[in-house]
Amino acid sequence: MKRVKLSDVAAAAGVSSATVSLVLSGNSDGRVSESVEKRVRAQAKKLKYSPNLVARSLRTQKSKTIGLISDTVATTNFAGQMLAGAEETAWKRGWLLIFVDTSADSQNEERAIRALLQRNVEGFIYASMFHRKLDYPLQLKNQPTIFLHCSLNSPDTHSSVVPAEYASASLAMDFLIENGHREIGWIGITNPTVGGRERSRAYIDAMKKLKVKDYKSLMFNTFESYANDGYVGAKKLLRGIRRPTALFCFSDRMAMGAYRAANEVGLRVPQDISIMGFDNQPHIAEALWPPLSTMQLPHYEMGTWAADRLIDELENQDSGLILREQKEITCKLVERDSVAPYHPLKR
Amino acid sequence: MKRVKLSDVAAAAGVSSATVSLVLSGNSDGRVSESVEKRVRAQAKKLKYSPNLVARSLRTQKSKTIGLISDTVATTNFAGQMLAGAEETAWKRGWLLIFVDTSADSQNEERAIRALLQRNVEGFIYASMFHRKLDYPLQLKNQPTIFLHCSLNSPDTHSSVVPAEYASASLAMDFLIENGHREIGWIGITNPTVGGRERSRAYIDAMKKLKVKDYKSLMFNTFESYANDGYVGAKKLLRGIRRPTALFCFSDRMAMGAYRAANEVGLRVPQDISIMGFDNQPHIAEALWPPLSTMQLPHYEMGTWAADRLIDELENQDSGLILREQKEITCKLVERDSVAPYHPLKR
DNA sequence: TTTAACCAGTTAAACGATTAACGAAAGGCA
DNA sequence: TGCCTTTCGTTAATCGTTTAACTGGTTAAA
Repeated sequence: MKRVKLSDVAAAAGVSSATVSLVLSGNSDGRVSESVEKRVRAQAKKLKYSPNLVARSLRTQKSKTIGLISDTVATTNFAGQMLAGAEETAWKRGWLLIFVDTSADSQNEERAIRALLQRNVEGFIYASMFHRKLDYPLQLKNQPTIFLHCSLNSPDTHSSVVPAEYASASLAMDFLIENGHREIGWIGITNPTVGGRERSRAYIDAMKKLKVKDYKSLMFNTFESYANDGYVGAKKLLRGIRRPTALFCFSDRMAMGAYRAANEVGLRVPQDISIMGFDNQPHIAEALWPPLSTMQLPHYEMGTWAADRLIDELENQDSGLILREQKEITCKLVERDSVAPYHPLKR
Repeated sequence: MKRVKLSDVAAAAGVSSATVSLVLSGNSDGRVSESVEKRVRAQAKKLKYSPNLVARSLRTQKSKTIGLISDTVATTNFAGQMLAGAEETAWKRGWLLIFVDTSADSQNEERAIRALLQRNVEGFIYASMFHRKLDYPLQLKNQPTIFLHCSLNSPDTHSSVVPAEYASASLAMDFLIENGHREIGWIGITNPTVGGRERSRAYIDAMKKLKVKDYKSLMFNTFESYANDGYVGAKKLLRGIRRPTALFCFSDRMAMGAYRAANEVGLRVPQDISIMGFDNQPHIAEALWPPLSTMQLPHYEMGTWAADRLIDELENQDSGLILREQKEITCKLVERDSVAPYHPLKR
């Protein structure tokens, strides 16, 4: 059951293996007669020939393979969509994607990059579990690389793609405002991540623009963003003297906690209190009752963008023109049932 | 910036590249003098030589690479842990894992297997998103393969690993029973999956053993297992004339719905009604209030087992002894706060 | 004295493709 | 007829390793 190789096809067709190679790789210009070409193709098909990419790769110094190295995206739940997006588009474009998860260990990262390089990968996607800025990983020097869900502190040399945190959070605020809300509460995190910072900035800017006085008393921040943190925050806000008519939560998990707080305080979502989440975390956002209106993080799209851009770069390497871009993708609003128009009369 | 190769090291050390190969691959038995060996190693280190695995692979016909092909595990959330487990153990043992997601399309699957074979992968892990039985994929004929989260209809020729559904569900029932519950409700699915069938069988057997009369009136099944299905089921059961003291739910998502039903009916979890889940779905089980007691699906462990077993098989191929095994891994009970002892007096 | 074994490496043939350079036959043209 | 192109393929080198077979000198065994 040996694999059939070029020379087997050549023997079967009664030509040299060079000819077979020429035909099958489509470089037969006017170099091979039609009859021979037909014979070769027929035999290749009959023998079910499929090229040995290892040999081809050795000869051509190309591998049609890209490496994705990640701190811990594979393990983490919904960020896995980035992986899926990258893998699928690579696959669709005839490339293979190999990923290795470094568990956020820098020694591991070094090994991982070396292992991929040893396999002649042509470029890298460097993916981060959470949105952050980082310094250039030295191992990747001179390697075509796209940064996914993270960006470089000095970004001139490479492309990157991240969620448009500020713009997306602004969209969410717009949605609440269009629904008539003015007294909007914020439940967020102090943990200094790009997401935490930018989303809260969008909240603040919107409130300023609305000229809501002393909006700071409508804000609540904890360090982490678990359900319980959201519960604590919402409870405080909903019980306070100044009760907001809507809550904008940094994450769906916090929103989940806010639901519980509302329930305990005796407020119905969305009749008495509107709640807006962020992330569109699968199995949470749609499973809550009422289903949560939230912003869909563009994990999948970022993954496809990164793969597309990297492959573009690799396929046009010779042409010289490689454009760098710091791409931001805006989250889509997913409207469900947790936000209702605010009617002053009802209060 | 060309990669340094064997012959560069050889030139630097003043020997032939064969010698370098011998030394570096540890086959220098008594064939190379100590002084030369030292010189070679020193030069290799100095030049940062690392072997070109593509070339090696071509020559040795080995690739130290395994392929994982999956219907759609990468995309799906928590089953991604299987991938993580497989990838990590492969990596730890010096192997690389390449995965490709076929999106449950059989044509894609064929292409995927071919693509991996073209890259000389030495074996396969065939992973399924949900626990099921399947027929042998023809493409994988003669390929060392482990089936992950699925098993073959005729299993003699290959190893597989799945969760021990029946045993695990029995454990969950034992836990409820130890807590004094007898009137236990079941919320499950009719959808004929291995999990659905086996878990409900465990429930029934436990109820029979307890001699609970007419336990069928405590069972509720829907086709799907979303939160809302759990809600509908729990509502019916909790409102019925025969109200169970505990609910065993097929999935955490159904349990999530059961929480809502309990809340609406005015029952507190766990004081008035105990709820037991299944899956330990991340971000749900621990985020619910009270945190949900449930069974931890062994996704990660199954992934490691599959990779370990496959690599064992590949590394001992010549030795002839390959043992097939149909492995079942029991879920761990994750005790949180949704199950309380039943006190007859309180009722 | 012959033969065999050992030492410390080297040579050269693979592995399975790609591709630049070559060549034989046929056709075109003066 | 002689010379030049085309046409249609073939030869052979190459990618970077591994490894069986060899080498030429020394030493031990028969």
